Order: sequence, then structure tokens, then C-alpha cells
Amino acid sequence: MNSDFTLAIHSLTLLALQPDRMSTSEYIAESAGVHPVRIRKVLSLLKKHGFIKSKEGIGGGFIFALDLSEVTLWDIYKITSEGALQPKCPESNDQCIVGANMQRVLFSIFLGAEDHLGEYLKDYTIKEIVDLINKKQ
Amino acid sequence: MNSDFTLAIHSLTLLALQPDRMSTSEYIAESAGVHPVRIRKVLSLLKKHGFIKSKEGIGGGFIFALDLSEVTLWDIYKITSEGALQPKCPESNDQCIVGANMQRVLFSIFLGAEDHLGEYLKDYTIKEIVDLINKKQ
DNA sequence: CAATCTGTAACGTTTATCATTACAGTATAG
DNA sequence: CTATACTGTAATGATAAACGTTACAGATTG
Repeated sequence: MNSDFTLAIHSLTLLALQPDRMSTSEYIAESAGVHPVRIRKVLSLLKKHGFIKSKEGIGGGFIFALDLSEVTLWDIYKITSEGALQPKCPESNDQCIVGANMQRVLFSIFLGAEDHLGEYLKDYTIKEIVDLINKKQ
Repeated sequence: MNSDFTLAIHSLTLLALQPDRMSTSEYIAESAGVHPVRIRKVLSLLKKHGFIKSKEGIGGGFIFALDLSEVTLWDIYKITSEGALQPKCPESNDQCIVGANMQRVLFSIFLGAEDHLGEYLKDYTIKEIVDLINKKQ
């Protein structure tokens, strides 16, 4: 799966640990090991969906907007990676019954697969990620 | 997910429809819309795991080795795409507690996710794919 | 031994991912 | 009101992954 998902979780976890002050994209980028612009791109998605707030200018940055246990990995998956499970289908030969129908068949199966994955990912909230990060160190 | 999965399913479905004779990589490639060498690469994996047999020389090609309902999408996923669900983690900063532990935490969660996906994919056999392909045309 | 197939390595091309630069817009401090 | 420190986002460039293609050795058949 793409790394936007990881970056989103990483960022939210950091924000969860700094509930009282704004964190800058540079601070988050340093922890995540990527460029600040990537963090800002990913976080602008999270902002659009209301999970975080941001503020420009001096003393600005990003801050969590909801309760930690209101945000699940499934929420983040949907925002950053929806459709990632879907297997890539080369354009196949429509003259052949298999070529003509394979994409449709696999597509519907993997729609179901993604729903199924959702049921699993809904059980993990950012609160639980924070707990897992703190454990064992 | 990668297209090897799709090509494997596509190939097996074609072989399922030709149970009595060998199919060449060129024939399969034409249906799938890719180069025959890619088909041979993917099918060599399937052969290694005993799902198909192959024969070189004139009249050679590939043929199904098992019963259609013995092969599930989960079998094929494991062979072609295991780990594909795992979100990519940039190398993050070990000085930060989040950076140091995120990869481990996500890795274990997505091991579980893949098992969960497996339970879903086990319900689809090649026989069922063949039925779905034939339906609605 | 000529023809037809698989098996696989090697190389080149295309596409996707990611980093970086650049700059406009906004808030704060003095 | 101006310098500073942020976000927001587009555009460009670099790197890596996916894929196509060529090439050729090995196997089987007639």
C-alpha cells in the first residue's frame, strides 16, 4: 500500500502526543523522515475531512481536531488509499470471453474485499496506535 | 495490488476452460493483453506450487494440475502478492519515539489484516471465477 | 535435425512515486 | 506596516518500480 497512509498515521500519532500546541510540518517531517511538503499535502487531506485543524503564520501548524478514539485506521485508509487493494488489470482482449469479463469479476470481488478489510481496520483507533507506540520501550 | 495476481487468475481461468489440451503462453498472452514472457514468468510460479503442469516442445504449453475448486484466490494472492497490503514505511527518525516504533506497530497490524483478507479470499475458487465469467453474457 | 514450445536472464522503456524548488497567502510580533 | 514564520499548492526534476522486449539455452516432437 502507498506511503501516504503511513505518513497520515504517523502525523496523527505525533499530533496526539502534542495535544496542547501546534506542530509544524517541519517537525513532523523530521520524525517521519520525509520532506515537509509531503507532510503538508497529506495533512491537507486530513484537514479537509475534519480530523485536524491548521493555522498559518508564526506559531502555526497542525493540531488534532477530534478525540483520539474517534479516528480509525479505516477512516485514514479511505482517505489516503481507497482502491489500493484492487488488482491492476491490463487491458485485455474483448474478443475472448475471459478477457472481456475478468476485470468486472475481479473488481466486484475486491470491492467486497475492501469492505472486509474495513471491518478489521475499524477496530484500530489513533488512541490504540499511541498505546502500541508507547508500549515496549 | 500488482498485476501478477490478475494475470495468474486470468491464466488459470483460461486453463480451466481448456481442461483437455495444453495452452501456450502466446495464446494466454493474447487473451490477457500482455507479452508471452510475462505469462511464462507468472505461470512458472504457479507451476512451482503445483497448480499447473507445463510441457516444452511441439504441442506443449500449460495445463491445470488440480481440481478447479481446490485453488482459491487466497492461494494465488499468497504466491503472487504476499505483503502487498503492508503500507510502505519511509525510514523514519529513530530518535523520535514515534519514528522509532511506527513501522513495527503498523507491520503487526497489517499482518493481521492480511490474515483477515485471507479468510475472505478463501471463499473464491477458480471454479467460482469461471462461473462468474460465464454468467451475464 | 528442423520446428515449436518453455525457462530465464538481460536490457530498455515507460510509469508511478517521491523530493525539491518556488512562490502566493496568512497570521504574528515588534 | 514590515519582517518573520508558517501553510497551501503547483510545477519540475530525480529515483525507483513495473512492464515490454530481445535473446538464447533447453526440451520435446515429428
